[in-house]
Amino acid sequence: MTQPLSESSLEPFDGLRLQLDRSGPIPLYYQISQRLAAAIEDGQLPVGARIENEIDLAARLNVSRPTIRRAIQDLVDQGALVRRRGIGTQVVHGKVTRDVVLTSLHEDLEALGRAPSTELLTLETITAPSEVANELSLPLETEVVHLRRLRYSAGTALSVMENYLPLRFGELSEPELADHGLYQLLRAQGVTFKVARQKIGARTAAKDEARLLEVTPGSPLLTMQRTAYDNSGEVIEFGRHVYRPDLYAFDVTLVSR
Amino acid sequence: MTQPLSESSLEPFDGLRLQLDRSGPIPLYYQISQRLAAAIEDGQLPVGARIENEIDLAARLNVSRPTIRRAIQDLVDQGALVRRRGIGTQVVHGKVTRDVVLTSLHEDLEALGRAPSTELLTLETITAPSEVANELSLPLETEVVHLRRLRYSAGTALSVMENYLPLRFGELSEPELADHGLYQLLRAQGVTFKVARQKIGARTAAKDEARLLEVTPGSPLLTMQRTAYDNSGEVIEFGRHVYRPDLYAFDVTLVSR
DNA sequence: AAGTGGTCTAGACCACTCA
DNA sequence: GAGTGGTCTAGACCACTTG
Repeated sequence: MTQPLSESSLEPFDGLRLQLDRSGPIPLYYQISQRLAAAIEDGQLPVGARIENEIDLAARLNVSRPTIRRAIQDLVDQGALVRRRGIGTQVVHGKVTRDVVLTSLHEDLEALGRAPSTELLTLETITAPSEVANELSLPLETEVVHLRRLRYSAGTALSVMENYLPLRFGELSEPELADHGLYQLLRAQGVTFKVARQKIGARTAAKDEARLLEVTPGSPLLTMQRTAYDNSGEVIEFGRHVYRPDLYAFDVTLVSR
Repeated sequence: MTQPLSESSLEPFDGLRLQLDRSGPIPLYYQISQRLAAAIEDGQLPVGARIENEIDLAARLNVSRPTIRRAIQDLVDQGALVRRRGIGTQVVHGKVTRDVVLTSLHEDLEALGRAPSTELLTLETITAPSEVANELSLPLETEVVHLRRLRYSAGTALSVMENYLPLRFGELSEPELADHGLYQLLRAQGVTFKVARQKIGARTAAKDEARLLEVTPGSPLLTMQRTAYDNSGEVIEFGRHVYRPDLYAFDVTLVSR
């Protein structure tokens, strides 16, 4: 009995009685993976359940096998499914880690219904400090937009966020920044985020951080430093954020291939 | 001039004069992506360089286009390349984030040449605390292996690691644990890690942690909590680790699709 | 209009697992 | 031996970007 998952006499899932929209712009593989994800999340496909095999699934949905594979692969990459040759495809985890959409804190909180709000502490144009110029791949002495914000969740101060942007993204107004995440505003300007590199660490709170976050100086803070790139490889933003660790943590899903 | 990357009159890279091994077991797409990654990392393909288009590349290497696409996609997923329809494929970043191989701290340090060593503090079989049983998806009151280790890097204490495993993985000997990472030992037993969910946070050091890590009690620690699954969806391990934040941080690369 | 990546098809053969 | 996923082919048409 090395396969405890098969205890429950799981039969291949035959749901997915879906009609696909072949005329619209939404890729078939995406339509399929979305419905699979939904079935997993609402429990129709419990942990351990086996998915119908690729060939049959393809035949039943009238798509080719590569299309089905693409749909399944997306869920594998999100940590929801596991494939084993000779065995089949099973649900590993009931939660599908949503597309790592390069979410911002604002959007994360909004999704959780935590009523985010923002206080703008600083909005200025400065000469980039050398580390910042370096991270933004800009020449030394270049002017950049610098902003510092205090993010609240449900009325409690959660994070101090410091960001640096090339001037070309600098069309940010104060009222906008109070109501929307920085990433929302940039997307509205047509910026598309593609890649981000983050470094997550910890350190003690400086005096002003402690005051802003209502903790005692010297208490621990979670830190995140991020450089974000758009789809042409241009650097969009460099940020250094600190979080109250009792109110926030990073969830990361790793999948090996 | 919205494409500063094209300043350098970049011509499509025509390297990759490679002969593929079509007889061996290594997939063609993997051979191709490996060599592309190498070319990116040693600077033959600098940031901003454009890759030869998919069709030509396929013709030149005598493989089909889907095979080339698969190779390129792997590098896109690793944050090294960016594709744009109508434009082409460019290098965004000189570092290829190695397959998120579900690396362990031991392996990370080894790769950096930091001479990891481990002191085994505890190795015992206990009744799983309820949180642990829950994370391991085991019934309450189940026996599990519990270990607690102190990890050194280049002679300095870096991390206190506490792990819980189902008994079936319990064949761990003390001397082995001193010289190898836990993940190495489990792999040697035939365990293949597939998915892990981590939660990264921060908190203050407890008294014994402070003593072990040679920091003052109350100073900040970086924390990581992880549940790892194998390729059959079985839980392998649940761990709670703390790190000295002046010596360690987590690097995360996010890619949107 | 030409060039690029995005999607999709309808097959093929292989490697692995299990009964 | 039957069933499964893993790899690969040789095309097709489309959507988007640029000159």
